[in-house]
Amino acid sequence: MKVATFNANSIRARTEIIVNWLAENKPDILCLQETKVQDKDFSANAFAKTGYEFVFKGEKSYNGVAVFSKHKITNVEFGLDTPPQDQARMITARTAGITIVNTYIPQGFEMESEKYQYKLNWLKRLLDYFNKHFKPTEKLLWTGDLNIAFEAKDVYDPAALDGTVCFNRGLSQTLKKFMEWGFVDLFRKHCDEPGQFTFWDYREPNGLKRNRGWRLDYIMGTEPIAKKCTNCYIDKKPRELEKPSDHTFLVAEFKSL
DNA sequence: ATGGTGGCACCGCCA
Repeated sequence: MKVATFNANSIRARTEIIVNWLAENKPDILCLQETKVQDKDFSANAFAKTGYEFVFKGEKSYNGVAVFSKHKITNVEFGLDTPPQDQARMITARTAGITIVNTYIPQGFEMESEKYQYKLNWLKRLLDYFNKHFKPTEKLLWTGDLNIAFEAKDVYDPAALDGTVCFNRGLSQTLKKFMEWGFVDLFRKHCDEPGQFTFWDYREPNGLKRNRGWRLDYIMGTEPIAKKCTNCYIDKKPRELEKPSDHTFLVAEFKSL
């Protein structure tokens, strides 16, 4: 069993990358964020040929999420339910015997902005959502672009970047509450190294070459899932393609889920 | 270097 997550930064611009990646890597589940299209413009025809089932929810220009699975997808819901909002940022679904919650968390813009307050509130409501609908004893995966670097080793220059919207003490404490609830950061379960990133800002000159990155993408699993996780790794290949992305694929492997 | 990159939409917004 293999699960992957990828911030596509436009599904139309990266349909080919994703189709090829599915064919080469054959994950059971692939979660996407930032598809950036209305549902009528989703590359459904190209993806239908992959043999994967998929569900998606988007809007014009911004956000947009999708879940692909080799297995039947049921119990699909979009967005936060308290109140119903941001359908294009979150998909909850059952597939392959587990529940998956795929999120694209708001980025936050600037610390003093309304948008950052919205991000914090969104995370608070997401934790409420987990509390209301699930138990940490269930097989539950939380994946996606969380727009959070959890600790110093998750950013290229912790001193310089401390206090920014994706890396600051309060935000880390917020993510810690999800871990206290019962989520295990599957990448960190398998790799302790600093400098392991999933995102390199386009605006940073030679960001990938200089490894000026951030670890913003996660696969989080409850204990019953985490104990079956055999590996979790970052696939940097999409950055080396003709049309690279600013994010890359994060992959988790499991035995007998 | 008062910039730089990238995607989408439209002539600016978001990352």
